[in-house]
Amino acid sequence: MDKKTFYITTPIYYPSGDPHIGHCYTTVACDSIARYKRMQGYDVMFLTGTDEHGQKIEEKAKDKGVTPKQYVDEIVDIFKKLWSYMNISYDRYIRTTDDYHIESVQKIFKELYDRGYIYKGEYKGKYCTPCESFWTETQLDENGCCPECHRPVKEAAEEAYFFKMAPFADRIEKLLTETDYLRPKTRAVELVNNFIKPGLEDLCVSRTSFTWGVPVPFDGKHVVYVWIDALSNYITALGYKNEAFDEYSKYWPADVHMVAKDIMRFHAIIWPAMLMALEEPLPKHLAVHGWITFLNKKGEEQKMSKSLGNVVDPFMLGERYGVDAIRYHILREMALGADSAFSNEIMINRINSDLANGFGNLVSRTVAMADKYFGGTLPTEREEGEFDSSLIECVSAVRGRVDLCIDETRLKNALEEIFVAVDRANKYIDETEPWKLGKDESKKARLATVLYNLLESIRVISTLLSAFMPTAMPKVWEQIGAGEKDVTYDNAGKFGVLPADVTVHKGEILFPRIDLEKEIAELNAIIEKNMAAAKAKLGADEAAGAFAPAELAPEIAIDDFAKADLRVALVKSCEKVKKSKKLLCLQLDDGFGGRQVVSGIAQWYEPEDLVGKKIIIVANLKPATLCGVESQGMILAADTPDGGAAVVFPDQSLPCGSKIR
RNA sequence: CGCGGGAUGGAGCAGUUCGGUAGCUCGUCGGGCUCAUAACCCGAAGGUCGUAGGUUCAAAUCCUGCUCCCGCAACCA
Repeated sequence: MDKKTFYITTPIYYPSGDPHIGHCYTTVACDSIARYKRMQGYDVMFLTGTDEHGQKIEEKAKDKGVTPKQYVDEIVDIFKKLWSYMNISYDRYIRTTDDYHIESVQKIFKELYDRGYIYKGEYKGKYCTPCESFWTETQLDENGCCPECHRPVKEAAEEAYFFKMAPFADRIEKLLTETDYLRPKTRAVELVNNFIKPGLEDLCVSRTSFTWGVPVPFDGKHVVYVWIDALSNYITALGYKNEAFDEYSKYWPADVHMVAKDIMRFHAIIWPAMLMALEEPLPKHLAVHGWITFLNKKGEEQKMSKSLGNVVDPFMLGERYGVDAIRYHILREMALGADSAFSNEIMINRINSDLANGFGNLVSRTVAMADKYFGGTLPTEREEGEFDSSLIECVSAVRGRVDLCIDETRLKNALEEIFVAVDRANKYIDETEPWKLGKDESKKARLATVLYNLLESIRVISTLLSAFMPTAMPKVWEQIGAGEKDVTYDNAGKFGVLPADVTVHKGEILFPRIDLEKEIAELNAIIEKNMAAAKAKLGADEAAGAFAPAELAPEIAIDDFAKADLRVALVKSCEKVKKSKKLLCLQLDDGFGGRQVVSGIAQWYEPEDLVGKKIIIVANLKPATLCGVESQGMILAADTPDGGAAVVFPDQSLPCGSKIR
């Protein structure tokens, strides 16, 4: 008889840099679900992989002086090492550079074209030569300048293929609002209001501006742009339109796609649309989780950034605390939809209170007593007593509760349920006072019963936990004398599985208690060292002339320059534009009665940094409205090496309105 | 007035669908125990459930206004 199947996927990650703790988040969650489902007897397919095409990879490789394939090979290797290190039990690893995937993508593209969902069109927008980028109507700024470099762009039509989204809008809206496809569902409203109601735009699915991608089969100038290439991995990995595998009919539709919130939109809208166009079944669930936000030692949120040197390195954490402790912390903090804070302090407290004090200590004290009072092997005489049934009832109920949580991808709650049993077992020890029983020869049978019940509780708990912490649990089984056939899912629903004369083996401490203050100090030292190194590197790069100025714009005549009227102006007042992260609104004395200018420099300047200073503005720029605020000009600012901007300050003695020639 | 979510003891959260003694984890304090990883168990303190009104016998929960946070969208002219 065929087993029931279960298909779960992580996104395919973009290997433009080394993997970090964020990648672990999704992957560890999927791994735990996959392991749990396997334990339940499902025929599981757990897929992960890497999305290896695109302009960014092409550029990174070029910078490094290697081919794109060489570049990604190297990083994919690190990803695989990390997964192996984190004990990730993926069944298949797909790379979008795999031949079979490329073959399928081409066939899918052709199929969508033949069905009339893909058509050849043109950008109506303009082309920015220095950026080598096209911009669509909505991306273009109101002055017709490139939204990235803000230089003029020229009219240019480049052909591209588009995928029609409109035919699927209604079905997608229903999928999001009327089914439980999206988890958590609260985000459905957001998607519908922001994207579907305003009308879905057709999706550009090919590019001619770079070559590192899957060639469009019937038009060699084009490569397939990310959507069809990347999203289709979920089916090509099963053999959809290729010969490499033959499991599409077996595993599709997927049970769970798990993604972080930043790519929710693509999986909630574009991916279903593609499948609808192909007339293939839709995946059952899209589980969206938040990000790990890193808190610094003051408890403030801080961006993880490679150039700052404060990236949390999963290898380093695993080295210090053990891979399973890291896995536990990730899963225990993870909530569907919401962000979760990651700080060294939170993590260490969690490990200490749950794993060391709670579960680890339970195992330790139970095994130690069996060892001390019975030399490791329990006698077979039994005597039931008070509290037994309460413990057994509690422990026996756990599996069912965990099942429910797993099916709803609420891993945090699954762990909470398991730890209810841990707490109950610790309490049982205090209730039954085995150390007193141990002093009374006549109570040996009762003592054996108490210890047996504890070992059984640990067996059930550790069996369920093994999906989440696959490395540590076998060590528990070794200690409590459980064999492989004792720790099955079936047995996790029963009590009384271990042999009556079970023999325990005292072993190493499973989860050592961590000295919080000492560790925090050491971790902070490491972070500071990394940050200092990153800073030094940045400085060295700069000294070595590593700062790459933006490319020169095409030559212009003097009258072209004369068109721009640059003036000195004084910042009279300045405030942040509400509801905007990037905009400052400045009131200026321009020598002509004053004007208001909005500038996108809020990330780098506080309002008070600018008040009272003289700056240079482009004074004859057509006014524009930004976030509802009118801007009558533009402030001159220069690129900084770290990607920021620095306002250009002229000689402060110049009068307002002075013209710059 | 772009859309949505949230505000609950020191911290982080549950409870809000279907109104009726405000609960959990961590922390703090007191006690107990000694098998255990300075672990475990019990108890206590600590909340007018953001704010102002309304409905009701009764509101954290329903309705309205307001304040402040956070997502998404928009936005570096």
